[in-house]
Amino acid sequence: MQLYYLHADYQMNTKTVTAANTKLINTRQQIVEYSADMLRANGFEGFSYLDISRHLGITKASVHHHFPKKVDLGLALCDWTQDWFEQGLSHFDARATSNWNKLERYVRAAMKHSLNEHKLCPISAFYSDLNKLPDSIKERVKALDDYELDWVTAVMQDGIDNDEFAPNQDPRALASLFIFSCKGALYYARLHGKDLFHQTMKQFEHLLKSS
Amino acid sequence: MQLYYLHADYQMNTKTVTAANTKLINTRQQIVEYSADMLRANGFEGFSYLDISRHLGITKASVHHHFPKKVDLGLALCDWTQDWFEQGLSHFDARATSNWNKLERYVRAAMKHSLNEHKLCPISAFYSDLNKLPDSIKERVKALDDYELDWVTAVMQDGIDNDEFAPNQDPRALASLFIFSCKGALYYARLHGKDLFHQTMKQFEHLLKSS
DNA sequence: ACCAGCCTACTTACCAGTAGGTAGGCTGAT
DNA sequence: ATCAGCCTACCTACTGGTAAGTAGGCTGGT
Repeated sequence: MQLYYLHADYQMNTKTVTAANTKLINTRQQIVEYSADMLRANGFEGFSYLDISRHLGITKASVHHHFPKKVDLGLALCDWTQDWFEQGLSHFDARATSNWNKLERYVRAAMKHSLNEHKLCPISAFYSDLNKLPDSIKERVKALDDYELDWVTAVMQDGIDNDEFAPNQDPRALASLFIFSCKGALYYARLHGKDLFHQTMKQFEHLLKSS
Repeated sequence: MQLYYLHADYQMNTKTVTAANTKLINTRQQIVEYSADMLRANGFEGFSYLDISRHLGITKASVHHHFPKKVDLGLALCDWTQDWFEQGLSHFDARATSNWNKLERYVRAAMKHSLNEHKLCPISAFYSDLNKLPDSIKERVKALDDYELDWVTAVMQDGIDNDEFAPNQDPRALASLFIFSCKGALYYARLHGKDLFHQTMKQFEHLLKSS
């Protein structure tokens, strides 16, 4: 995968060459990082170049230097999200003891993310402003959805094949049911607390295993 | 329930008294109606007083006359949503032939709303800008959530009691699972089309009935 | 060793347009 | 005479975006 925000690979050079230079810790990366936080808190329309500039102590124009249009920043955030998912999911794959445990780890990560850090899943965050998003970002969001759905579908399929989950079910429909429930519960948790989240996931486990 | 946007009940009078007066068809109501459309398309932060004024052919200041602050409009939209749910759900209650049929009608209405009219559920719409919403609106949204969840919970409870749904399940967790799945699927349908929606709901039906 | 030329990173100073909101005045129906 | 309903005109703050310029590092030719 070609990372959009690394198309200018000089970044690597400056970082290694001027190792002693501590004052510049890669402004570009910091912009993406802060934007990712803001995205997950308020959506893509929910933060501005002014917000970023104030947070980093630079000017608005300087942010525009790194990301000329906001759509450029949006695409960089899609790359960031792709990375975030790849890292997370491969981590689950490597450590989980069963297919259900993979889903458990996914849920636990989502819960920590939502309830402790008060953030949304970055994909859901994009959905907040979907109608106002440029097409190029919509396409990327769709691809991110598919990436996530494919992973969960594979887990469901393997779980069914190994008699871990109830048989005769559509693994893709099961996967979407899981993801929707999970993300819906995350939304609700922001207003209603985590009790409903736990209940819902317990219920899903019951339905998935004992059919 | 005292309706916020009817606290000025003169509205009724102008409508009946000046029946011949066709030019003024209740501006206040029109503002709420258009705002409700915009809310369900882009969220509460996704439309402005300027949008409303342009759509109705009046000035921005004139909109402010009816709703001095945007939070006033927001609360009126909460009332509108409450009405919308009360009407819809009591309609389902009156006509449904079974508990599952109630859920079917709910899903069908949601689908029509989402796929034909390209709108979100108004509650979900508020969630898009949750962090930027004033507390007074957050409270109302929470109450709206509870109202909806209570209805679905009652349907689940009755379905379990009448052996329509699988026994030994937590009706409230079942209800939240249903609502989350439904709303999640609605979100996804905006980018991915309705196939996944149908699959997911079919899967839910299977899990609900044959456990 | 020098320096021109180019690069990144950042600045100040703008732009038009929009956000929510306000003050005060006109009009027409009761 | 009152007052809802609407207007013009205005405000401050902010939106994404641009133009022009500066400081300093890197590189290649002489």
